[in-house]
Amino acid sequence: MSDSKISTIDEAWLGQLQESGCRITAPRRAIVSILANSDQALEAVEIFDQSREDHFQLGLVTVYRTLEKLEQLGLVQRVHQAEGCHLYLRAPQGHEHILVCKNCRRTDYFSGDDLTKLIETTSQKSGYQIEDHWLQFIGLCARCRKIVPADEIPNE
Amino acid sequence: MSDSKISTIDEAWLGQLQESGCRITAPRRAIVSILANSDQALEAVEIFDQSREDHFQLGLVTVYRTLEKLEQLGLVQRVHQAEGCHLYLRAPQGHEHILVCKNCRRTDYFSGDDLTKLIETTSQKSGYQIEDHWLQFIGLCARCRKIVPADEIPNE
DNA sequence: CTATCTGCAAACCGTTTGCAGCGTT
DNA sequence: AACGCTGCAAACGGTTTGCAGATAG
Repeated sequence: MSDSKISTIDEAWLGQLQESGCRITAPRRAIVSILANSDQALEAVEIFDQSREDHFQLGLVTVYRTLEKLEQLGLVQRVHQAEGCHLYLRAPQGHEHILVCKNCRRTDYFSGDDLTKLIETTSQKSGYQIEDHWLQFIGLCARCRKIVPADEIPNE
Repeated sequence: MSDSKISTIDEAWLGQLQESGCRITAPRRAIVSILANSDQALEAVEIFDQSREDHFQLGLVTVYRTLEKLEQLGLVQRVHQAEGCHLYLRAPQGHEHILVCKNCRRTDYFSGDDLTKLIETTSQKSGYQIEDHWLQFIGLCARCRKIVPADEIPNE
């Protein structure tokens, strides 16, 4: 059922951590493994809970500290929602953006290259030097829209 | 310099509050006046401080409670940034999106109708029913890019 | 006159910090 | 051996809640 093989994303992330001067430890392996392979955005406590299954001594603090490193390396980013910004997720790559299901938190990535044009136009019209952009779609994934009517969405 | 006249946005917001069953009170007038007319995204405490200038008895709690109502009415929304999501702002209207200066927090609105297409395409490809989207550009406004080099940005 | 709003103080919750010991390199 | 990492407990900061008195309608 749950695979015990280590994905290549894990390796890549651990490698980048190491290159940036970090040490590879058991807690970090556990955390990276969960985040790199999850198809859902996760809260820090959820990562904590899941990591504990293998690594029962783990502290929540270590999760936060590891998240910080991974964020700095651009491997992980927060997901922002109206209710709050407490979810973490594998960062989109290149021109990808995030698509989040507000029922199950499943996440997909899509690309929208059109943005380059929009950024340029907006920059010219407004005089802003645009350095960062932030695009996210929120909705119901294919599975969830079949199960739950758009209105009454249970959480979790 | 700073005008003492009451803008029409104020009136509109107060009207909407009233229609939704809320009462118009002095603290709310003060808070609405600041938010409706600010060209910067503001923290709750900043709204609190500014409101206190006219209304020195005000409590921070009232700011939060008023923000909640205004958010529910769709008049105000949060600004999300990497560092956190503690800024509040007059919500964009129609197809507008937000453009925030990361130096002075000045905010402008731009429109990018192209999104409709992108949403449709993405929805079809992914199977998601997209209910909400969230686009924000972050950069330096015309004034700030002249003053400060993009790197060393003082805060406040 | 009643329902809503207010300010205060205290609770809350996600996150950060200080520290002494442990593990990676 | 040295530096970075760990877990614990305690602090922190933004936000929420409970309450009794005040006020808009």
